[in-house]
Amino acid sequence: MRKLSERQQAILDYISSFLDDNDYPPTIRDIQHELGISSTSVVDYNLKVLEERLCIRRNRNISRGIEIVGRNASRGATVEIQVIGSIAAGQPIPFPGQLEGSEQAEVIELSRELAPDGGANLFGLRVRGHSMVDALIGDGDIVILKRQETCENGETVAVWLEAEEETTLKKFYLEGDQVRLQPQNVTMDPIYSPADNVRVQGKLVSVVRSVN
Amino acid sequence: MRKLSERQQAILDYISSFLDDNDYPPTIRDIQHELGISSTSVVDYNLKVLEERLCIRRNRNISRGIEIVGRNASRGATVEIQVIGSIAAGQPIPFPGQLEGSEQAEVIELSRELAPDGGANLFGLRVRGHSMVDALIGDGDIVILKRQETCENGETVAVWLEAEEETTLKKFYLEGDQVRLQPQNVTMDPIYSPADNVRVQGKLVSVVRSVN
DNA sequence: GTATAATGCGAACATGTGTTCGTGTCAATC
DNA sequence: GATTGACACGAACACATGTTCGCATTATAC
Repeated sequence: MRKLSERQQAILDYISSFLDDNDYPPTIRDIQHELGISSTSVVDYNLKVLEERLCIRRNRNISRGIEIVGRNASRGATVEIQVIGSIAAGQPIPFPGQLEGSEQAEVIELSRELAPDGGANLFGLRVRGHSMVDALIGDGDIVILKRQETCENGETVAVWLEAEEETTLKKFYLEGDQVRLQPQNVTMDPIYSPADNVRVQGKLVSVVRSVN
Repeated sequence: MRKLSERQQAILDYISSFLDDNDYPPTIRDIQHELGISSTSVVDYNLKVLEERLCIRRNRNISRGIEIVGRNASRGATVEIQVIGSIAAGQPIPFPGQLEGSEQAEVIELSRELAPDGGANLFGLRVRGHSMVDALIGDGDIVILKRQETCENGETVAVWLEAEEETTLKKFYLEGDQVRLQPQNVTMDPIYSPADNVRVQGKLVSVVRSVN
C-alpha cells in the first residue's frame, strides 16, 4: 500500500485535531475550508481513498459520519475490562458470560499499553487468598487474563488441575507428556503434573494492585 | 433546579449511549425515533431545557452539534502518570521535576479508581531488581507512589535509609524513637531503624505489572 | 505522441437535519 | 370556569451537508 498523499495526510490530521476540539466530527466542507480546497468533491475523493486504506470509516448519507479507525477505541488510551469474579486456589475460574445480568460486573480501566490486542478476550479476576504469593500476587490483587486454552512454554498461565481440583497461576512448560508448573519465585519448587490433568484457562497478562 | 423529567433523562441517557457506540452525536431525529417521540419539535424542546440546565451544549445550525457537558473531560476516566525513573534497593528515589525536558518520561494511564485525589502528587517508578519481592513486587513492575514525607502507621511507604544508603518499600510503624519496617511477606522479619535514619519518600498507592 | 491512472475542479443535486409555528393536552392555581 | 406554565404534536421551512457528474491537469508508462 502506497503512502498517503500530502493532502490525504493533512485531511487525516485535521479530522483528528477537530475531534480533539469538538465532540463531533467535521463536515466535508469544514475540511474543505480548513485546507483551502476549492471543491467538496476533492475532499470526498480523498476521503474515499482514506476509507479504502482503512484510515477512516464513513457512514454514508450521514452528516459528519466520519470516524477515525482506532480512535474510538483509543479515545481513552484505555480499555474497559470486566472483573467477572474471583480467583482462588480451591475453585475453578469463572468465565466471561458466566455471570448473566443478575450481577453487575466491576469494570476497571486498563491502559492500552498493558492490554494486548486492544483488550480482546481479556477479563479480570480478583484474587482471594494468599495461594499465589509465589507469583508475586497477593490477596485483593486483580489479575488480568487472556482467555485461551493453549499456551506456549514459558508463559504464565492460570490452570485448573483436574485431580487436585485446584486453580493455580504458574509458568507453564510442557515436558514430554507431563507439565512442569514453575512458580515465579525461584526459591520454590515446581509442580509436575500429567498433561491431561492440566487445563489451561488463560494467560496472565497483567496484575493490578491497589493499596488500601 | 428541578429534577429532569423522565423524557429528558431518557434523552440524555440515549445521547450518552449513542456516543458510546459512535464517534458522532445523534441527530434530533435519531433521538426522536429511538424514544418513539412523534415530533422533532418535542425533542428540540427538551434539548433546550437540557441546555438551560447545562446538561448539554448545543451548536446551533450544526448537524449533530450536541455535546454532553463534562463528557469530554471525563472521557478519560483515567489519569496520566509519569514514570519518572526507576526504583532499586541501592539508589535514592528520583523525584518529579528531577528529570527536565531532556528525556521524555514514560507515561502510563491509571484508572481513576486507582488514583486517589485525581492523581495529584502521584508518580510512577519502574522497579529494578528483586529487592522488593517481600512486598510482592518484582523486577519490571511499576509502582505508583504518592509524594509525601510523612505517613501514618501501617501504610506501605518507600523509605530511604540514610546510613544504609538504601531504598526499601515496607510497612511503616513508628515505635517510640525507632521505626519498624515490616515486609509485606509475613514470613520475613522486620527491620528496625532509628527514626532519624528513615526518610519517608512516598506512599505506595498502586502496583502495575505487565507480563511480557 | 497516446494511453492511463491519480488527482483536482466546479456546479448542480438530493437528502439529512435543525428550526419554527400554530395548536393541543393536562395539571396546578386563582 | 379562566389562566397559566410545562409538555407534546405535526407539518412546513430553511439551511447544512453528502453525492455525483462532466471536465481539467499532471505524471508515468507504453
